[in-house]
Amino acid sequence: MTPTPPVSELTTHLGFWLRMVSNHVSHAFAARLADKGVTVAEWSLMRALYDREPTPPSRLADAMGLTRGAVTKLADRLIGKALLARRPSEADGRAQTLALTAAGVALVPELAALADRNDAAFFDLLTAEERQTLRDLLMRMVERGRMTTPPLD
Amino acid sequence: MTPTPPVSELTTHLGFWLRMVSNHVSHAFAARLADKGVTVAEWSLMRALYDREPTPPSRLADAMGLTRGAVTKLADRLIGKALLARRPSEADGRAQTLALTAAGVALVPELAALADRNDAAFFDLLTAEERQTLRDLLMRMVERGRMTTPPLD
DNA sequence: TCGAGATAGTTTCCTTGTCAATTAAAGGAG
DNA sequence: CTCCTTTAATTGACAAGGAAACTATCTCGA
Repeated sequence: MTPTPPVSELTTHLGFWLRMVSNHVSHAFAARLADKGVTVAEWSLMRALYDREPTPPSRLADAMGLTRGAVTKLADRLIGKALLARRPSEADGRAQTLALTAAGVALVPELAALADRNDAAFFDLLTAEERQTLRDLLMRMVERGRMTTPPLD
Repeated sequence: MTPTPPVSELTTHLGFWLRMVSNHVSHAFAARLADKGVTVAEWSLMRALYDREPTPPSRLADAMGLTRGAVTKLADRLIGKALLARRPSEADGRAQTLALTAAGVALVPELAALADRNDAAFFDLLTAEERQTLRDLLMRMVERGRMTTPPLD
């Protein structure tokens, strides 16, 4: 009967708490978006395209940290909802471009308001000063760890 | 040609930065675990069962914030890898119990070491003081927002 | 004690992502 | 110019979780 070696608790890891809070925030946001018939990934793509020129899927994939296959399917879903349009590129016969439809453009501000409210609902749990500290710490980590996603522009 | 109404940048949301960092940490951890042939969810279940009595899937589902269906399938996968065993409960004819196999028990400390290293690799980007501040802020949010998962014991 | 309802797990279907294979079009070396 | 290689996007197979239907068992009230 060999005793089990000691193993550190999950709660000792900062990553554990980070994931717990992040998951709660994201999940709550997903629930709000669901009322509008949109998922978080769909919102993310729509926001990326808002007030931008038609953009090829490959650029969006890079910017969003998804594979091209994922963007293809995401785009298919949004096209099915008439929020997005796909058109062949004029310059390059292989390429496509994605752009929001008028309905898509119109929806983005609504969704953005939901995003604002969701963020507020959670981070109002902290004081203004605490929020600023949290923001600084997270941005410091992103910077020092080079956790960047290529920007669209 | 109506101009697009102003929409707040994603980067204004603390949730955005939280998710970015959390995703990086989790993804890097997943990559480390993959070398051992285990996923993050699998590790999570194994850790929950380590040095504990055989436990019913329902308790694990509650503790891990998963549905019972998800635990069933997770367990199936781990059983396929001979890291977990499922046995009918003696007390209740409906119930099952899950417990790590000897191989599973032996693997946990290895995986825990990976978890420790991964957490360190990321959060060493901060000073000890910054880490403590981050931990305090996250735990404060969990507390104030009641973002709890039922503990196993 | 027996029938109704609650409970434990599993299974099925759906969603959404990755990875690998595939198709089509560019682009460059000879 | 003609291959050969690279690049863009899509497609198909698979992974992993949620929701709800389903099965088996338990429990309690009359």
